[in-house]
Amino acid sequence: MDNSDAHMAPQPGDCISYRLRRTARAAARHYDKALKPADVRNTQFTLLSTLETQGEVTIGDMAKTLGVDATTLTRNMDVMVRRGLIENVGSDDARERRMSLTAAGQSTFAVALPLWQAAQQALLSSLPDINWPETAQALDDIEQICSSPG
Amino acid sequence: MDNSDAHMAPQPGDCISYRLRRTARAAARHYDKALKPADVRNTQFTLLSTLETQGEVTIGDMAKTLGVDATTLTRNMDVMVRRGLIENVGSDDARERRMSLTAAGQSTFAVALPLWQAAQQALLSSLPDINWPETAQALDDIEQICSSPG
DNA sequence: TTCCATTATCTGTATATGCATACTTTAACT
DNA sequence: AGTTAAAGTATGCATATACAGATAATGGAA
Repeated sequence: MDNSDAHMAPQPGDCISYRLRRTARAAARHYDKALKPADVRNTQFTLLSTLETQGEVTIGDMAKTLGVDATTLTRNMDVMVRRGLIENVGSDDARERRMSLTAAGQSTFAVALPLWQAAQQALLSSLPDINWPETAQALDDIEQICSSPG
Repeated sequence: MDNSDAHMAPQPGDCISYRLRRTARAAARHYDKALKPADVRNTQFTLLSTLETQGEVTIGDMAKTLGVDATTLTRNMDVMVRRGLIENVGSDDARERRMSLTAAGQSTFAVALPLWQAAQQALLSSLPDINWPETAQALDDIEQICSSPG
C-alpha cells in the first residue's frame, strides 16, 4: 500500500491548504523581490492593477472581486492611502468608500508593471506550456469548492 | 488576439502569486472552519503533525522542512508553547531549540486529525481524481523555480 | 415621519509572514 | 588560550489575514 493507493488514509503532509500556502509563500517572495525597485509588494501590486483596470471601486466590491475579506482590504487600503498611492474619491452614499489610484499610484503602477511582467515571464517560461493554464483552472476549482456554502 | 494567444502580454489578473494566494486563503478558511472544534488553525495543525511525525526537531530544521522563514517559525512556535501544545526539550547545543509535542499537544492533534481528514476528503472528493496529484506536482514545480537562487 | 432591517465599513484581537539586524553560542584557526 | 567565523535564534518593524462585534448611514415599512 503506497501513495498510489486511493484507499490510503490522507496524510497531513499532503494537506491541500499546506501545499497551497507553501507555494503561495514562495511565489510571494519571488514577486516581492522582483517588485522591490518599485517599492511595492505583490499584494499591493494587485490592488494597483485592479484599480488601474476598474477605475473607481468600493472596498466591498473590490473585496468580492479579489476573494478577500472586506476587513482585510480595509486595512490593506489604509496602507496604500497613507503612502499616497490610492485615495478615497467620495460617493453619494456616505457609507461607502470609492477608491481610486492617485497620480502617484499610476506612476508607481507604471514602474511596477514591467517588473511584474519579468517575474511572471520568468516563472512561466520555466513551466511547461500546458502546466500553468491547467493548474490555474484547478486552483479556481479548489477555491470554488472551499467557498461553497456547505 | 485572445487569451489563447501565447504572444499576448501577461495581464496582472493572471499573476501567479495572486492566484496562489487567493486560493490558499480560501483553502485556509475552509480548513480553519473544520478545525475549529479542536481550537487550532490550519497553520498550527501543520506544526503539530510535523512534530507528531518527526519527534524532536529544531526550529531551523523545521523551517527548512516546511519552506518557511525561520523567524516566522520562531514566533509561530511561541504561540504553541504559550498554549502548552509544544515545548522546548533542550539540547547539548545551547544555540538550538529542540521542539517536541507535549501531552496536551498530542491530545489536540488526536482531536484535530479526524477533523482535518474530513476537510481534506470533502475537498478531494469534489475534485476530479486526476486533478489534485497533477496540481500538487505543479505547485512543487512552481516552488522549486521561485526558490532557485536566480 | 419614526422605527427597523440592511448595507458598508471600521475596530479589537489574534495569528502569519519575511527582511534586516542583533545576539549568543559553538567551532575553527592561529 | 584568543580571535574570529559560522550557526541558530531572537527582535524590531511592517504588512497580510480573518472573525466577532461595533458603528454609521441608507432604505423601506408602519
